[in-house]
Amino acid sequence: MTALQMACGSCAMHRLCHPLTGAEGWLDAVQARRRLERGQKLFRAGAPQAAIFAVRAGTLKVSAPDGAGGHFIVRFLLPGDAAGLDGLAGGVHPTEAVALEDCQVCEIPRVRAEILAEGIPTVGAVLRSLIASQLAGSQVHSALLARHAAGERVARFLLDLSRRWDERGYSAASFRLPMLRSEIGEHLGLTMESVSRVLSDFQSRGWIRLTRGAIALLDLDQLRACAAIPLR
Amino acid sequence: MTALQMACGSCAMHRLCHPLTGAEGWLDAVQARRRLERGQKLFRAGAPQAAIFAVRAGTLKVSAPDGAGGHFIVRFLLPGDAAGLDGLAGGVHPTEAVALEDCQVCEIPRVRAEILAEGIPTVGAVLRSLIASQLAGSQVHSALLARHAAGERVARFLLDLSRRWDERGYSAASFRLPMLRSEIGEHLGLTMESVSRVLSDFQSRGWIRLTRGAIALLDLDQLRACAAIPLR
DNA sequence: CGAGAGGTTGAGGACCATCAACGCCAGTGG
DNA sequence: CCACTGGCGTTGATGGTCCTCAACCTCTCG
Repeated sequence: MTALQMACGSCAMHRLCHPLTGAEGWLDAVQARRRLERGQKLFRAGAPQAAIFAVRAGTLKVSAPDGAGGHFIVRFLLPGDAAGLDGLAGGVHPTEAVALEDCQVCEIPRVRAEILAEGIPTVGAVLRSLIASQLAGSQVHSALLARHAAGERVARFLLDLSRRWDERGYSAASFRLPMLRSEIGEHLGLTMESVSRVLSDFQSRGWIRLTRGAIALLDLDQLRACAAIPLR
Repeated sequence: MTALQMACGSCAMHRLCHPLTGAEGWLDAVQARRRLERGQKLFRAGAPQAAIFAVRAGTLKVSAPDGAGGHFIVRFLLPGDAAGLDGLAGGVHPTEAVALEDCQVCEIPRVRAEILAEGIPTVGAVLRSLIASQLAGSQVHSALLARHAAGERVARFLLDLSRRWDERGYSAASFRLPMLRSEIGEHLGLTMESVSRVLSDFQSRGWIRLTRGAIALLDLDQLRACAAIPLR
């Protein structure tokens, strides 16, 4: 499995890792690069937050255990995404991150991030902006869960992945789906069966083509129309 | 209507407004206090973010328009809560805040907050912590919407309000409900009718008592059991 | 009093969860 | 090579939950 690898320049953490363009004299933000095998956890829910992370290669799921064996999947991480920021409130990770495939991750110790934030104003601003951006995203996702039907949830999920791959310079029309149907369901508040039925329906309409572990979006306009329908 | 007023000491923004306990020489964080009448907007969705806010008295709803006339209510604000932080990502408010009753609000201009964050390390940390805390809360709310039935959503909503009033030194068992049933529904992903039915059901079981614009929680244990919240 | 907003209650139906069976594929071991 | 196995995905039947639509109630205010 050869996972895609991001250039640092298009990473969400770039301006945090390299705050002084061309300059030096500061300690590196990134302490270490870690490799994760499929299924391995980057950090655990309830564990003290020691670092924040940037995904360099591979994909992960960020999930919140519900105390009864179940999980809600908060978001999926693609190369260039930041992770672990929600622990900056209490110093404890409320969520956990699990590799969906073999991954490579940059680790920025919490203390080091704080030193940089104190010493370089732009770093503090970048950090705030990253967290606020995830906050806005989470609010949008809540709205999706609260007000939209199954088909619209799946359509938006696919379009969101499409946009994010596009932003990274990869195909917006064809990409892998490394997560299980059940994991898509845990992200969208649906069952595995409902996700499967909606995807089958989209395929029968000719809007997508499903292949093992991947998907092709054939009719973005139809998907967008489907995603734009507000419920009620 | 005499709204409850917070002491600054128990405000979420306190360590941002008064970073140097006992010291001075810095400009005040708070530029102005604004009064809002019921229905008035503190800031509008899509407007450039000029400031962040702390609620001093009264309650508000923070809502995200869905582009088709509908709204999803992201959270309700009580005295001492911070607002407008989700605009720190792009400089534009993705949501809007509307007063549910007459309110008093402290306004901290964005620029001033940034100057303080640059000059005083703890201010930057407090800001990060506030945003991250809202992020964690939003993720929990998403999980609520994705995985829980109507009764559990309403029970957790009531217990959440109860805890927050308790943290502020007010009764955890009896408080006003300044929002409409339809607004509770827009927050919980339910219709007004469903909210009303669940509340009526709770009342018929003797768990709560509803009076006009207020509620008394009579059996917190039953509500907790219904909400499936592990006791702390 | 009448009007209107907010809230409650009821009947019926849509949507999605649940339960169950089956197909496909990869890996394993005979 | 094949059978076996288990994980994953698909599809069908059925039922429950909550939405929709509608009527009615309560309270406030002019």
